[in-house]
Amino acid sequence: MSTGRNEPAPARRTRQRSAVKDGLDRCEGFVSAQELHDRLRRDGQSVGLTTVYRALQALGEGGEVDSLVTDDGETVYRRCSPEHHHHLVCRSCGRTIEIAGPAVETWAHAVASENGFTDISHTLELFGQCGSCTSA
Amino acid sequence: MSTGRNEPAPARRTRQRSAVKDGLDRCEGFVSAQELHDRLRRDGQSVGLTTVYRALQALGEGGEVDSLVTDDGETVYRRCSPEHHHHLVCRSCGRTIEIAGPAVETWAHAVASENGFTDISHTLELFGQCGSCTSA
DNA sequence: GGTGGTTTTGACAATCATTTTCAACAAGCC
DNA sequence: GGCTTGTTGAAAATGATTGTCAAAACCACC
Ligand SMILES: [Zn+2]
Ligand SMILES: [Zn+2]
Ligand SMILES: [Zn+2]
Ligand SMILES: [Zn+2]
Repeated sequence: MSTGRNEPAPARRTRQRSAVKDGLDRCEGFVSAQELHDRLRRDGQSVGLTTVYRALQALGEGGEVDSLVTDDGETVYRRCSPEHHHHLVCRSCGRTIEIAGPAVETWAHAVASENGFTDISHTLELFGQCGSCTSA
Repeated sequence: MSTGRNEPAPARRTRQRSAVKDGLDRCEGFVSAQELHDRLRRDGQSVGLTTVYRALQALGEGGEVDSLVTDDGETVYRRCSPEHHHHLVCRSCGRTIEIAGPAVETWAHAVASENGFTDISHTLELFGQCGSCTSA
């Protein structure tokens, strides 16, 4: 309590946080906190599960990773570009493609305000079977 | 095992299943299994929580109700029209409006097949603040 | 290259929605 | 009325996520 102000929070650079970030970069599609934790373990990197959860959540809030909740209620994460976008995910192998849908964005806002809604946000994900998985 | 065939499963009519269905009809927006369970309790209808879960899940699979997973991993249900559609949900009061988006549907399929994906499905929900909640 | 005030970590316990279990029960049918 | 089989529900199990809190790591600043 040196200054009177509420300083936002420093955010330190630690081995664990880098490990999580790097580990996430090495993943193809979306991974859950637990999967990433296992992966780091196998790579020799030792990071506590609790820490992986915290790091992913922080990254998510900072907009550095995207997260989505799967049908069975698992939260999965992925390194993403900072601009607003959506995903096309393969149900079999998890391969993920980022997609932008300007048309959808304007449509969403139009529909919402037609109905008197403001402060709009939306979730949109596409699922399917990718080429490799179909031919295999 | 009287016939050699695999008969699909009769599906019986019970007090509990009707109570769940009716209770759901009386709800405005989306409700979770637990909320509905509480509501039934308060109305004097006694239905086990397990049964509420099972009934809702069955109704969902039968296409009689729509379900979606909220950001915090709760599955919520609502009586819905049978055709494919999406929702515009008020973050404050839960009021829900069904919306159809033919344009989005075609867009989704186009984008998916451009990327070699087949067997497409999608999730799309809009969230916002409804008129009453904004003025209140 | 020490010191002190913070932040961060992580093993473990706690939560909490959902599922499983399984013995008692009730629908539909003879 | 009895039988067969799907159904119920209280209690226990599951499993992802979060809370706890003492020990370890960071980061200026001497
Ligand atoms: Zn694939
Ligand atoms: Zn969008
Ligand atoms: Zn509202
Ligand atoms: Zn649609």
